[in-house]
Amino acid sequence: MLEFAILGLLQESPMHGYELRKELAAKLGSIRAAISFGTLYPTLRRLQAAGYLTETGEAVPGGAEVPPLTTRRGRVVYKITAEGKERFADLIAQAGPETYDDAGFGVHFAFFARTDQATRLRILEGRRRKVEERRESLRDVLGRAAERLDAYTLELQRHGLDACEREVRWLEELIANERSGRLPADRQETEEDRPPEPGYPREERP
Amino acid sequence: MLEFAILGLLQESPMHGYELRKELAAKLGSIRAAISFGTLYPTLRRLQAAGYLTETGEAVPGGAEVPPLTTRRGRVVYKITAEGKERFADLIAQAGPETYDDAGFGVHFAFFARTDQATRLRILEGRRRKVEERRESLRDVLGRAAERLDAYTLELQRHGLDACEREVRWLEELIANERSGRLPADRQETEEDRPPEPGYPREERP
DNA sequence: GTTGCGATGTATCGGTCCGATACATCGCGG
DNA sequence: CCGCGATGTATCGGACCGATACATCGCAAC
Repeated sequence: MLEFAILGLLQESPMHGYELRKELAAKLGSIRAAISFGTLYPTLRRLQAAGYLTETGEAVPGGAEVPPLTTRRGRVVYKITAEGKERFADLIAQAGPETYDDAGFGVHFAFFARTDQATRLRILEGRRRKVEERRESLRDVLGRAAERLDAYTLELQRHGLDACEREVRWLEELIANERSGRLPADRQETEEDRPPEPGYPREERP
Repeated sequence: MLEFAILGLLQESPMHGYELRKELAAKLGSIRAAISFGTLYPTLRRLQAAGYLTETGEAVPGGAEVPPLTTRRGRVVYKITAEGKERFADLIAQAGPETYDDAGFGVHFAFFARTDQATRLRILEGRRRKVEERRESLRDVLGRAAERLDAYTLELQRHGLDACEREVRWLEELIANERSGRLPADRQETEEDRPPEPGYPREERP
């Protein structure tokens, strides 16, 4: 999941580790805590080893690049490669029901602006299904097993059930918007001409 | 966190692995998916090695115990020890702010019936503080950095903010109840020394 | 009966992610 | 020039998950 988030962010612009962490925290702040360094750096290495990222010298505002590599200063700037973009697209395409747990769905949703409408719908509906299942299971417990559980546990379940119902309603609104071609809320997607990524239409399982 | 949940459940009655998993799923279903076997069995071993659990023979409804150990049949029944109960109490006592993330708080809450009122208040207030912080940080992002983020990301943050506000209200209600000595909802219950109703009716097979 | 099969149950393995910790460098005030 | 907090990269052990393997039980079909 983290791999997906990093690849997604680096498509906006190259960044070094710390920056990546901050941007990620801003973008995903509503669904998870800031990513740990113990996760970040190993993941960056793994992605680089896989050819999805490359190290680059740091671009100074003046213009030219400073010498490549770590040597000059601690910071290492990562840039996404063509394979990386492809990998990102693949990860979306492969997204199946198991991806739609709280964290997985949230991360995908956060990058909806880089996803085509059909995929957005697929993910929203998959998530809705998952939340509905959870909701039913909670109703079940609250109905059938209520007297086996203590008051606090019941209260927790009720709160969870409430959150499920609310999320389903939210999702239905989003789905309706999506079908009618509207964006969430008011904002118009000026968002500087989203470059017509060559790799977009890639809705296929091999 | 899982260690805490297992120790908490085994105070109700001894259980074997599968059963533990099912009870845990029923009790914590509102906050997390069913626990994985890859987590459960190693954790049980760890707790046993630490002296918090012991293996026992399986108690058949007839009365006597079947021979101890794994030999007769696959199932291994675990029973909590005195050290285990002590450990459970320690884990509650040590609960600090870092424990109050979504999962940690939920698990603690689920075992409030085994906790004294002062601790319940401490945990509820700690959680409220944590959620308030998250809420402020989301408001911050939505206010200051709004134009840097795309419509979908903003929508996600709004939904997260909404959930925070709702949870804070929920927590305040619980805190008020706690202070006035009421239980959540209606149910009455006396804690300490096990509910008079004998543990859980162990689901049956002669 | 015995054979076959789905449900029950225990167990391991590789991988992801986290929390704590260490350490090097930069920017800046005294 | 020194010291010190911000910034930044990095490692390590541990918790937890998902997939998988395998053994046994209960039961029904033959």
